[in-house]
Amino acid sequence: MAPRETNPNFMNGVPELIILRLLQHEEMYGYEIVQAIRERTDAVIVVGEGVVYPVLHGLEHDGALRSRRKTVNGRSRIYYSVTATGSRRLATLSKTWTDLAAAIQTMLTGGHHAKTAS
Amino acid sequence: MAPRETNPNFMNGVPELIILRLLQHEEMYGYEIVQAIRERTDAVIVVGEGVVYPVLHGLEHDGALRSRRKTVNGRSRIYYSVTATGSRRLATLSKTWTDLAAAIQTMLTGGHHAKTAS
DNA sequence: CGATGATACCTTGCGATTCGATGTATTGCA
DNA sequence: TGCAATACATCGAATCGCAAGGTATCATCG
Repeated sequence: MAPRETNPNFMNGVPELIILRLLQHEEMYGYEIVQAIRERTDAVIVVGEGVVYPVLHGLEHDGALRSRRKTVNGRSRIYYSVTATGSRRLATLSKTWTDLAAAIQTMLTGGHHAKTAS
Repeated sequence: MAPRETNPNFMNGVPELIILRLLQHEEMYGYEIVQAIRERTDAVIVVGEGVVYPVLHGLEHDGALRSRRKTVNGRSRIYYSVTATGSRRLATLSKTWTDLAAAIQTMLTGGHHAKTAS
């Protein structure tokens, strides 16, 4: 996951942000995450498995996540949880998202011109 | 610009959204847009010319923008303005953005839903 | 028993978008 | 003359998200 130098490739990395956030709350496994995102956003956001798994692997590779196998009902699952590194990453991404969303919101609703009305 | 079937390719198209919004307010030309975005967002968002011009051309091609040449101070500029089609497009994109941003915001700050236990 | 569907993992190819660099031309200024 | 700013444009590379497909296990139903 190469860092951008100017913008954070805009809004890319939103899946990453959401996944980190979910995992910070509680340990989850890939398949579960896919459904959790759909349900909790009322299907406004739907990320497929082809998005979730690569992100999970990438984050683990970067040390942001930790995984452990667990078999439940004869079903093998891989549970992921956030590391300290991951927490920091989440904080950074959250802030970036907030700033960006605020900037866009300003452009959409905000005053039109009027730069620094003094 | 192909429509997505599930999500709007997430946050892609934000430049398009911003540009349409700027142009709805007033006629502008490419070079001006680049700077306007940087200035009005306090450099939180910076889109290069390599982003702006292609978007401008694409939107005009789709009939969302209209252009007219104008020479000012011996400088040739191409001013763009929003058509009715463009206005509709802006409305759609705005709504999509708002919904998406709200959903993400909910995930970030929102309550930790207890899921269906057992 | 066999079929189907849900669970659970994973990878790949494609398309779309953005980014940085580069190119051209004109104007203003020192 | 040389340099910076203005103003247009395009290209190659990188990235990301997505749909589709692949494997395997388990539960259920006929």
